[in-house]
Amino acid sequence: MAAVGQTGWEEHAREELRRAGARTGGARDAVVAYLAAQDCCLSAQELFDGLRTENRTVGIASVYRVLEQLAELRLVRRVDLGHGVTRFEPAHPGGEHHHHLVCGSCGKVETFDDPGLERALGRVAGSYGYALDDHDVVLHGACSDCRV
Amino acid sequence: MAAVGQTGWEEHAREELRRAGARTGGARDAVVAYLAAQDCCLSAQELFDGLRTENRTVGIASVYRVLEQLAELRLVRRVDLGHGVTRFEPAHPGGEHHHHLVCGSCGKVETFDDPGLERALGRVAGSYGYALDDHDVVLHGACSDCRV
DNA sequence: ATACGTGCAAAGTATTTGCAAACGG
DNA sequence: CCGTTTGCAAATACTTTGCACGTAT
Repeated sequence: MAAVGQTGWEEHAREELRRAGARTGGARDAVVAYLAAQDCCLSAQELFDGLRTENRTVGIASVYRVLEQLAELRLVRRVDLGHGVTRFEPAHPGGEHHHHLVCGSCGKVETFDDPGLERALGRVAGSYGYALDDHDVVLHGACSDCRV
Repeated sequence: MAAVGQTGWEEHAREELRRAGARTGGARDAVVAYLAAQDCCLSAQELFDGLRTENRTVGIASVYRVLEQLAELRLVRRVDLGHGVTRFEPAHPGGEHHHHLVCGSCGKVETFDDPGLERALGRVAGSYGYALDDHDVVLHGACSDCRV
């Protein structure tokens, strides 16, 4: 759960970018490196601030541009936890992914994954004839600390 | 599935508004009436346009204010299908609710509900010690018509 | 050399807020 | 009457775009 953000996402991402014909540039490098160190989603603004804290100043526009490009290559997933801010997280090659639990009191975000849930989703998609592409599940509630 | 948006939501909503001490005003009436006729989520802008089409012109600010108030009273649910636009739909008293399937090609939105899915969500929330409050599930994929 | 990448500032959306006038009880 | 509701316009928040310049290949 710590600063390491799973095996080789960074290398994988750089490889895919190369294959897509992208050049290496400072802003993209910085964004990819910063994302690689995350294990949960963050907003463009958070990424921007985080880079700035590390003295890697990158224009906010470039942050958005890089995120957009990564999303297109399916190297990041967009996550929407409400409140009108799009968040982004590294997408791992194998398709493993997690979902989010958001505490309405303290704002804490936790992640989970649950095979039973995935099966239920697959079943629903199938019964409606959908070829499932992606799915978002966000649970809102009060976490154990906030339940009084 | 047609224009009737389930039993008595409109009356229920008006009743709850009264209980909350709200007065009756043209804008709120219009928004409540319009929402009552929906069975799936719509954006504030769509609501605004829809009212305008019926010659019930209401300021966009009032639309947002009423939706905010209704959301606070849990008479509407906020639904986020991505693309940075919040959508709203009537929330039925019993707690019955549905989720959304969005086709990425044609943009069609369908609704579904699945007891197995709800069970899985409840189980997850429980195992993390969360008192579940609300949850959003959005499946993105290609609908049967768009799968070629 | 040439096309891609980047930063800045300006433009766009979606949503919220301040305020004075209209209105309900 | 008095406090709520409303519409307008201005403000805000997030995201995208235009453009001139830098840089990798």
